[in-house]
Amino acid sequence: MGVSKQQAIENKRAIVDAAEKLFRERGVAAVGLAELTKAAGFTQGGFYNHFKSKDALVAAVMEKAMEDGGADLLANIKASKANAADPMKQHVQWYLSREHLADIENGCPLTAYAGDVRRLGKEARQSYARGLTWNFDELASVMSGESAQEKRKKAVAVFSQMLGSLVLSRAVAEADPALADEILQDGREQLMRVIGN
Amino acid sequence: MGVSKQQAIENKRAIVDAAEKLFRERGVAAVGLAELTKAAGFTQGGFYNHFKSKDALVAAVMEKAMEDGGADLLANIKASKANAADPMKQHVQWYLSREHLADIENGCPLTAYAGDVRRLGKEARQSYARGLTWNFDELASVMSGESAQEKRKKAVAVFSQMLGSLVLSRAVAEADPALADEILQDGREQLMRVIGN
DNA sequence: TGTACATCAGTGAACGCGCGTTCACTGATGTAC
DNA sequence: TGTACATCAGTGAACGCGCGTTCACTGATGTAC
Repeated sequence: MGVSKQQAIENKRAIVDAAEKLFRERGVAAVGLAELTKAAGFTQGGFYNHFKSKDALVAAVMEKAMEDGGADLLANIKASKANAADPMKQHVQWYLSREHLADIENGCPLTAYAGDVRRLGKEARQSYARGLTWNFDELASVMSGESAQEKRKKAVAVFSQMLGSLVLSRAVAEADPALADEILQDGREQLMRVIGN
Repeated sequence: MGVSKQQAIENKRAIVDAAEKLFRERGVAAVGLAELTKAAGFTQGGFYNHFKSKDALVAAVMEKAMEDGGADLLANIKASKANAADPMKQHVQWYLSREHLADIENGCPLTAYAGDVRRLGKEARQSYARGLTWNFDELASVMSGESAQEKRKKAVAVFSQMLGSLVLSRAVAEADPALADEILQDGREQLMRVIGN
């Protein structure tokens, strides 16, 4: 209908933002383009002015999710350091909290997409792998340990448990809330022990 | 076409078996009834002689997956005990192996469905939660520890890490095989330390 | 600065396709006498 | 034991629906002169 270049850019971003929330909550396969473009404020046909296919959108969404997730992690660590707290312990306390459990839309994308990523397109899978590598590097840099290698190994194992506890807790959150709580709590306690001082 | 009662029962089982493999590999939403019934050896219309809906099939598949997974775990533990090995350590060695990583179809259903279960029907979600509870109980019973409570907490945290390591490793197995291996290995090493003697 | 026109984001209808589900029909199985 | 018939698993075509994608068209934006 005639729209400024500025508006077009904002519309494209609106599609990605809407897609990110819908994809995380309901799964990539379950969200159609009609619903998506409507959520972004316009009609289905316009989608292809911005992306050449749904798969291209999925790749863009994953790339953005990894960037945002990385920025969130950095901000989190910086805030912990300002408080003179152990950044790793602070991070775990937030990661395995009920708040994070309930906030799939804005929480850690590595956990949000962990189950889906195997079935997404190649570009999206590569973005995910790059995001995970970056996440391991960053956690290793704030992990206590005697050598770089030890820190790295600890970061990989610790993050695997963080993700596993959150995935499992979310998996049963509706059917068995008490179990979901127990998973978060036991995970936190064990991680505090492993991270040490 | 006229089929014996015995044959009908076998056909129903064939649907469930085919569904289990296809659901694990490609996701529940991505597998249609036409493909499913064809894999089981007959045509689409016959499906509704056995199940009242796709959702009812999903519930039956999850229930069976949990039963089979439980039986596999028991067999695993029994074999370890016969070898006078630590059952928990043996179990982890298998769980975080390349073989298990590659065998989603026959491997642990708790990991295979971890990402999908949130979006499945109520019955399937309840089966999953029950299966997880049983799994925790069983692992706690072979876990070393000073009290029942400590064993339980350890079992919950340890299994969360097992699942997390496997989910993450599978997530990047194609895009970054070296990273996938590292995740398995660091997970195993950390778990051996945590499980102790 | 004002006019003419090309660009292109967005519209809305249509495409072929596969989905879950329904249904009239078939015919061997299994039961009643 | 033999015959008549009810049962019901499986067939195959059809249903309405929503999917991803295409396309002719619109009209304000933004450029060229």
